[in-house]
Amino acid sequence: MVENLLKNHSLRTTKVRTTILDCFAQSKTALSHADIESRFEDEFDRVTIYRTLNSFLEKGLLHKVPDDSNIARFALCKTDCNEHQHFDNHVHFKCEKCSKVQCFHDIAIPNIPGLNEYTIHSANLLIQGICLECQD
Amino acid sequence: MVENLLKNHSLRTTKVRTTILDCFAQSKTALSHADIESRFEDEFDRVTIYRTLNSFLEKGLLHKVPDDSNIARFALCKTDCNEHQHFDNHVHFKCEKCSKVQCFHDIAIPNIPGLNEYTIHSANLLIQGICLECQD
DNA sequence: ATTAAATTTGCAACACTGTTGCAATAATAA
DNA sequence: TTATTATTGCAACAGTGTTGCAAATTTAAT
Repeated sequence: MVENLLKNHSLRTTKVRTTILDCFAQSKTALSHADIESRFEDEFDRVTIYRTLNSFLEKGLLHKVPDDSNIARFALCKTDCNEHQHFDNHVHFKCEKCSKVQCFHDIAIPNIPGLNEYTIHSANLLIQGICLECQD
Repeated sequence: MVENLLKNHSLRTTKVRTTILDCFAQSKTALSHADIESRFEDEFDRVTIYRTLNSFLEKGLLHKVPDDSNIARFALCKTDCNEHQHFDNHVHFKCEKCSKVQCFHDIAIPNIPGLNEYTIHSANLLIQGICLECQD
């Protein structure tokens, strides 16, 4: 339940936050600021939406989905991310037809040899192609 | 040699193009529009730089590096990419201290099980952490 | 329930990133 | 050398994201 999620991450419950968080909870794909704004533009200010997304990101409720477009897309964190650390090292799939991005939380990223000297904090695999709905 | 690269990808040789392509050939890390502009702002118009980067991308000289920031970064294609297809499915590493992004052309991405029904066109692995220069 | 403190919201304004149209210029082909 | 074609620079615009500040809400404390 959305309100508990907010409290557990030390965020006050407000209308914007419950609404937007609910939006993510119901969405199967990652959402951009523009996606949210288009649904609630007469309800919430765009700056407020930006700030809401940023605080969700900071507190570990959402993670940014890496992409080769230049717009930020967000998706719910599944594991227990918090304000100190994120654990979102899973596979993301972007459909080149419908442009939707989805998380595959259960597909882990295999270990990559050859980076022994580096300190690794996170790994994100972005796969692009055609999703199930868009297949011929 | 830079001029041949341009000709092989059916691009006319101009001063902007040879200069910027040379810039990429010498750089060990991915470069953004802002990186290029700051070096050549009194020499080339910013729109021209944008258009140059886009035509390099389209013709297969550069590829976009996926990232969770919202700015586009580019790096030289190593394999024979062309205007029809890109083959840049390699590992990218972004340092969280210096923010530099580098390509690991020789580290291939392992096959990912569980996406059998999907048509896959490309795969990009973004690893974040601390690079060699920035280690304590 | 009321009040006080602290956080959040909306508005205005701004900065940065990227694109388009068009006339002038430069590169290739004839 | 000239004609054709592509490229450049300028101006103007659209989209994305941030900051400062006063007003409104939320929470905690009486």
